[in-house]
Amino acid sequence: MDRLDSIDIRILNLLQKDSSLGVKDVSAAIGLSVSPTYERINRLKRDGFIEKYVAIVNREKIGKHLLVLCTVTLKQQSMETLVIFEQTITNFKEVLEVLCLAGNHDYLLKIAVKDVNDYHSFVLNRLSQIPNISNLQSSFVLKEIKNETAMEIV
Amino acid sequence: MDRLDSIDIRILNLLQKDSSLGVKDVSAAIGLSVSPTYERINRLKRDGFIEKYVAIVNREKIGKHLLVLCTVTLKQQSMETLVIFEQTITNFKEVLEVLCLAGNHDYLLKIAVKDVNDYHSFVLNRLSQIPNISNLQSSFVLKEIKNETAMEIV
DNA sequence: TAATTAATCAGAAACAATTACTGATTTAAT
DNA sequence: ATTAAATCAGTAATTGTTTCTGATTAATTA
Repeated sequence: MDRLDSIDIRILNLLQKDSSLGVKDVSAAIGLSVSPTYERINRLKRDGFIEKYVAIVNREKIGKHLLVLCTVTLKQQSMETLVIFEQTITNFKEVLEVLCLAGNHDYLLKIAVKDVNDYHSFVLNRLSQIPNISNLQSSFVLKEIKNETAMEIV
Repeated sequence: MDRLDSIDIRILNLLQKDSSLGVKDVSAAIGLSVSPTYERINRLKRDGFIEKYVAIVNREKIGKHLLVLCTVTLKQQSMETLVIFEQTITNFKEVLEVLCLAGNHDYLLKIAVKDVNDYHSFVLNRLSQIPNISNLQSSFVLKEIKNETAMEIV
C-alpha cells in the first residue's frame, strides 16, 4: 500500500495526538465499524506510515532541566569523517536530535541534560572527544514554547 | 507522588521506546506481577511523568519532504510583542518546535512542509505576517540523522 | 451495459487484555 | 516489638482486541 485515503488520514491525525485511543474509540470518531478500523490501523503500522507508538514523558519531571542547541562544524567533510561523527553522536543518549544542515554549520544538535555542570562535562568528556571537530557553539534554551511530534496531514 | 524508584524508571524507559507493549509485557520485562505494574503505569500517567501516548508517523511517507530551521529576531522584546508572537507561532500547524534561545536570536523554529514552494508561501503568507519581526534566517535540513523522543532516565 | 472480480465493510464469536478487588507480605515508623 | 502504611500476587469481572464470515459496494472487463 502506498496511498492514503481520507479515512486513513483521519486515523493518523487522531493517533498522532493520542494513541491511547482504542480501536473502538477511533472507529467511533471516524464513523466506521470496529473491524475495518482495526484493519486500517494495522495496515498503517505494517506499511510504515506509523513508525512506532511511544510514551512522551515530561522532561522537567525526570530532571532534565537544561536543553541546549549546539552547532558543530567539522574540519573536513570527507565521507569517512562524516560517518564517524554521525555514528558516534547518534549513540550519545543525551543527544535527542541531530540535523545535517545546509549553510554555515555542518550539524545542529539538541541535547537534554540535568544542568549546566552536566552539560559542561558532556562537552568536555564526550562531544569534544570526537575527532575532526573544528567548532562548537552552544545556545541554552530559555523556554520550550512548543514541542510537537504530530504533523497535521491534509 | 514525586519521586521515582528504580522500577518506575525501568517502566518509563520501556514505554518511551515502545508504548504498544501491554501491561503484561512490561510486567514480564521488569519482573513484577501484572497488578502492581498496572498501578505504576497508571500512576506515572496520573502524576504527569507520562504526558501522553502518541503514534510517531514517518515524515517522508506523509509527504513532508522538507524540514527547515528558522531563526527569528524580533524588533523589540516587550512582553506584549513576545506573547503575540508565541501565541501566533504555536498555532501554525507547520511549526513543530518553537524554542526561545539565549544569545543572538530570539527564537528557533522547526518547520515541516511538502517542498520549497510550500515553505516559500508559508514564510510569505503566514510567518512574515506576524508583527514586529526584524529578521528571519532559514536553514534547510539536508538529512535528519537522529530524531528521538525518548530520554534515557538514570 | 451487464457480468465478473476485487475491495471494503458490518456483525458476531473467540480470544486476550485490562481493570478492580481481596488478602497477604513487606517496609517504615513509633 | 507493635502498629500503620505501602506494595505485592492472585483472581475474577469487565472490557477490548482479533479473527472470521457473509454481504455490500466499487472497480474492471467483455
